[in-house]
Amino acid sequence: MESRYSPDGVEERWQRSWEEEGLYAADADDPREAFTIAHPPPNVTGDLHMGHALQLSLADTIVRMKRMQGYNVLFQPGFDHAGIATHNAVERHLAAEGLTRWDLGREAFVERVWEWLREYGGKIMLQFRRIGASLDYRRERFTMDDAYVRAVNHFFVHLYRKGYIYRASRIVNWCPFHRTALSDLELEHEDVDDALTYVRYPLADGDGHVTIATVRPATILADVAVAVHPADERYQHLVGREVVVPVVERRVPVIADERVEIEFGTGALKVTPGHDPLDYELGRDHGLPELTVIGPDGLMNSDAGPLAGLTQQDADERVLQWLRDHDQLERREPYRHAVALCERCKTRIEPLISLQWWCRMEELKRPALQALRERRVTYHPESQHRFAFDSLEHAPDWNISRQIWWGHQLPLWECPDGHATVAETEPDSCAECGSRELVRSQDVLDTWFSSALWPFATLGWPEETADLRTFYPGDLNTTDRGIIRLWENRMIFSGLELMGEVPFSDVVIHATVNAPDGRRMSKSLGTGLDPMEQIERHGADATRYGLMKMASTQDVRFSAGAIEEGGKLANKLWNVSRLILQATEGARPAERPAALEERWILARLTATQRDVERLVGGFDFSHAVAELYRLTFDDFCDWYAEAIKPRLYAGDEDARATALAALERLLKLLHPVMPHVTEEIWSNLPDRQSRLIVAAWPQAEDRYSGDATALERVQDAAEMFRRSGVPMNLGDEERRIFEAVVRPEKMRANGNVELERARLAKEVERAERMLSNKSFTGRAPADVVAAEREKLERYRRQLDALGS
RNA sequence: GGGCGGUUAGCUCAGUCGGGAGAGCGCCUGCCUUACAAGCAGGAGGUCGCGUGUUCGAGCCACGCACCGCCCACCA
Repeated sequence: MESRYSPDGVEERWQRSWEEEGLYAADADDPREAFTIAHPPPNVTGDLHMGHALQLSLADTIVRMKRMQGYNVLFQPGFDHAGIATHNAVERHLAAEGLTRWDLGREAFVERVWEWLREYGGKIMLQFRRIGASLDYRRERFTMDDAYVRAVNHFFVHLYRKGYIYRASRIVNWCPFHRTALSDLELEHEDVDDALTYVRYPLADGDGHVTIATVRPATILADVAVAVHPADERYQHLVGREVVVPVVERRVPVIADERVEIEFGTGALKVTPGHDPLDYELGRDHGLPELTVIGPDGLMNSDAGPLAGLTQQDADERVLQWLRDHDQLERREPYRHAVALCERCKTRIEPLISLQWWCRMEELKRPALQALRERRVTYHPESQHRFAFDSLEHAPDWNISRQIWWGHQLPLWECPDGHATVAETEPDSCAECGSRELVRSQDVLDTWFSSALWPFATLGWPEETADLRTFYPGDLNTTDRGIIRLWENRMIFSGLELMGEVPFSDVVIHATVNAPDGRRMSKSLGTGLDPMEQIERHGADATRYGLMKMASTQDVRFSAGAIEEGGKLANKLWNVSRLILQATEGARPAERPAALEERWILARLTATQRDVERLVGGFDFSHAVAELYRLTFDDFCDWYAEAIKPRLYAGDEDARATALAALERLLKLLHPVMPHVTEEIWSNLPDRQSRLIVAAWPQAEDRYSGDATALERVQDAAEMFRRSGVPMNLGDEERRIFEAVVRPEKMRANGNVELERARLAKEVERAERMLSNKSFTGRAPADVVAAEREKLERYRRQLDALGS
């Protein structure tokens, strides 16, 4: 065995071996209690990023612990077709060739996507394996598998028949590049420098004017009213009268509505229902017409008269010129504000009125909210539970149709009269008029519509399968904050609607790992760090450890040091194993604690095991791995291993057997976090019954905790000795450990006795002062006062031990 | 504008119940000690973001402020 642990080769070897030996397998017929973890399926063309790496580390740690604890674990792998994300990637690829998707046509485009997937898809699952994630890879699913497509169609038909899916014309977020509607959740916002233009609208009766402010002069052509706040005294006299819209010279009413901000601009708002969400609502509530002057391509349309075909920028210029010519341009001022962009292509979103398919949320969210309220599903941490609840409560109806080409096509056919027939397979005739001329809807579904089914569609739903009976409902889902509204809440209401039960009881929202400088990790910002690089440099074990260690709060900075610490832990473990293995030739593991240090380490192993179980159970991975680090370095190596060395070399059979047994327990506790190095060491131990990955989790018996204090006395004595060179009085057994661990160190007294005496004297003085303070002894809780007395006694004892 | 998280050693972060300011890394000193120099032993280094309050006592509780990050939001 080398004196320095290198994960190279070791990790890949065990990963192959575990998978080939079928040790990741979940079995529907296994009688043991099931534990199911629904892991987010990555985008099929995606690469492993730091968020995935953290997510896998956390989930796999739980999975491995549960597996050792005897559960029938299902850790489900798979891919998401990632509708618009994949579509966008291919469309960009085409653009590089000077082509658009319309040049290819739908069929050829979709074939192109499949080619793309064959070339670039699926690679991320190799990276999942490389980090040691023990998913049951035989069960890989894809949201475009035939069976999955059937599940999606079944879901759609189900909702349609219940009346939850309907078609309506509304203002939507329109991406002019992709030429599709998007949901609010598919946008991002960016501050841009714009101009706010103040425009005079003359009153129709010639009696003056009203000035409005706008950032989009071109939309003036579609104005149908001017709105003011009913309480705005400046304009009350105008309400009910008419103004003339510039350029088109149309007479429109002045209306009053409380949604107008008095403070903004002039307090008067031009109302353009065709091109602005707020105006759309105002128009609808006031019965105003909806005019449209911008088309799906983002250009001015034929209703824009002489401006037809212009870009909005050019149209803005033409309108501004008209205003100047007519002396209706009051002023322009610089204005910085947020605009909505398509999160995929960064094109500015155009609010447009469009006929789309919607899913009613009212009935679906009610039981889901109830489940959250009753904690049948609990988000961790608590603050995320509140966020999830609030955002579901306020979720508007869901626009589920998209006009892109990659995705699940709606299971819906239309006849020439426009009747829609919804069916799981192609119908012969229109359900309403019997027409046989049916054309399938060209729309595809929002990609999250299929994601919502993941926890049960992967198990064979809507068939009644053994997998579903065994593994649904599941237990856990780990993910990041960004997709609570997109995915988590939708899985919950879909599971309740279709399966009658929530898909999992707990959702862990893990930390976001930012770049070392605190900015978001992002490829486009150049701040991204590749987790695979960390794995190559430090190993998967160290990377897993490091990610869990650093992820303690909502947002954390990437810390290379945390991963290096993991590497040190692996190396320390490797070396203490060498010590024990070299010194225990021929021995077999057995817990025969004959001496104080042995009872003590067994007590520490038990105590730490309980801590780790509690912390992992509460999803506090950062503190769990910190505990394991302390146990390994401080307790196991610095004290226990040092203390038993003389007895090991002297051939003490109890010490040897117990050392092997204690090492086994240590390896078991560390395996969920650092599976590879622990399995490698395990394979060198005598008498092993199975691979460590499926070895039984220790039964923690608290038999020796009483000995912990004796060892603590030794540790106190050691500290004093180090500070002052003067040992405390100890019993025989304690003295033996003291000699073994502390004596060999080349300590120098250095006259530190005086410094130590001064330190202790100060402590004694502080404690005496507190205890003589009546308001302390009188008002502080009795146990606090008692603890202070004990401290005082202890300091006095130590002072006595120093002599005078 | 709203919500959440954060601000503690040079860096990354712990700090449970209000009662001794901590770890890892980095730095300095001494050691290649038959498991480990990715090691061991020792050391320096802090106005706990700022202010007010509660308390015998505040890193911790309350209120206010500042700054950083993330998410949400229809001020055109």
